[in-house]
Amino acid sequence: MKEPGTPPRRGRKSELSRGQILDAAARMLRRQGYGNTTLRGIAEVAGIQAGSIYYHFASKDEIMDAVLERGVRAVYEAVRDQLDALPGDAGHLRRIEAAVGAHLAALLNHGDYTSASIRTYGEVPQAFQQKSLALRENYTTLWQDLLAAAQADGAIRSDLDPGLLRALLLGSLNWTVEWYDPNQRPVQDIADQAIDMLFRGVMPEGRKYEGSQS
Amino acid sequence: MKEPGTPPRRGRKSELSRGQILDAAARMLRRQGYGNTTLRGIAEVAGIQAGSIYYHFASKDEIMDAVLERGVRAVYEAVRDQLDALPGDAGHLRRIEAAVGAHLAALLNHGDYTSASIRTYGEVPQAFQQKSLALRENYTTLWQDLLAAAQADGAIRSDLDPGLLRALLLGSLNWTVEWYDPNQRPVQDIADQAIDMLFRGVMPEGRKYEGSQS
DNA sequence: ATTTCCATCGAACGTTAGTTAGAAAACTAT
DNA sequence: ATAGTTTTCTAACTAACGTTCGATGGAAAT
Repeated sequence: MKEPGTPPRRGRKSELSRGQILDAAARMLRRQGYGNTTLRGIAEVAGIQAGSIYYHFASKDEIMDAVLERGVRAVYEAVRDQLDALPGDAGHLRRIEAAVGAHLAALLNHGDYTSASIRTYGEVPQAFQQKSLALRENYTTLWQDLLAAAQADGAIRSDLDPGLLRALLLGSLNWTVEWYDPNQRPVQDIADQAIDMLFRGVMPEGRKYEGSQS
Repeated sequence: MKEPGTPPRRGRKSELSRGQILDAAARMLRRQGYGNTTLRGIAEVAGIQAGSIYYHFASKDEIMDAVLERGVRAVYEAVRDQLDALPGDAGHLRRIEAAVGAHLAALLNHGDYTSASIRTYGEVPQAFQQKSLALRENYTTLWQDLLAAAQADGAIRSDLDPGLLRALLLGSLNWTVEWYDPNQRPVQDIADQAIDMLFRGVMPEGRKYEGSQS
């Protein structure tokens, strides 16, 4: 017997099984939510017995936690790396464009982890929402800084609330996990139109929106 | 004993309890998801015993189903009524504006039912996703027609995919249930800025977005 | 005051959940 | 081959789940 939590030091097979368990858990968590994801279900998908899971993880919550954290991390690091890879003289709009593209690509391509993380975060016990809370806040800050800097430089209208802008924009992107079908449309199409709408608005050139008369 | 499913014909108290059970279920469903919502939990919030629920409902799924349907219906009817109340000569942008406002208001004010419906729909057993499927499709069609008509009349740029536009816009609005805090900002503020961004884009007047150079 | 119906309670049933632990198997190294 | 280690299985436990049903209290009707 070995202490779960601490990964095995020499074994190979262990890493593999651990990965399969996580994959199965992410898949199940994405589709059925936290409460309907059972260890026996995970085990079946992973091709092992339920009891065997406890060789790799100490509890169900430890698995859920690992899936959630991996999901958030994937998105965060994808966006951060994409931004870091831009040339130093890249403009604000170019940077926002890159961030939107990276966020969306991570979400829709990186599979079950990100979707599970996004869809399930609000319904897991508060106790371990907090385990990935710091990472989530970092990510929020990244976007907040990105938008605030653009606004300070005049690339974004000064009458918009950047916090609200961020919430609406990320909501629009996050919601794609609910309807995106990889066979219907490439991810890049979605990113392109989202950016286009965000920057130019939906009205034709020359038309002017006068606001509500209600 | 009485047949559940068919509502009682004369009783008064029954209606009240039924409502309290639904309220408790909606509240619990919103916060904890489908699998973690238990009948004993619902009963406790409603102030009765778990077994008593079966006087009003035939099964847990019947409750969940009622909550979900009520949530979708509230949004659908709010938007439809708001549109019907507009003067016949109202322009396309005015109509879209009204729909956005009504959708958001129903979502954020109408409480636990709409939130539960939105957050939980993807994770309930497929068997009774289909019970509210028709209503959902009607609602999607309503928006699709609204946007397509605006585009046909030149109020929306012709190079945008209306289906994608709808998905991104509604995603942005739906996601508000994840972060909205009634103590922080009135709903109308959110609706106003969302519409403003949607129509005019985020760039200052006069600036022009040239697209990606990547 | 008695009857009748409505609404709830309280205790139980069978099932399934997460979890545990010792035996068994599979793999490594000698 | 053999011994030791790593990994999985099997079988069970307890708690909690949805659900059932006869008993019970309260309101309304006679």
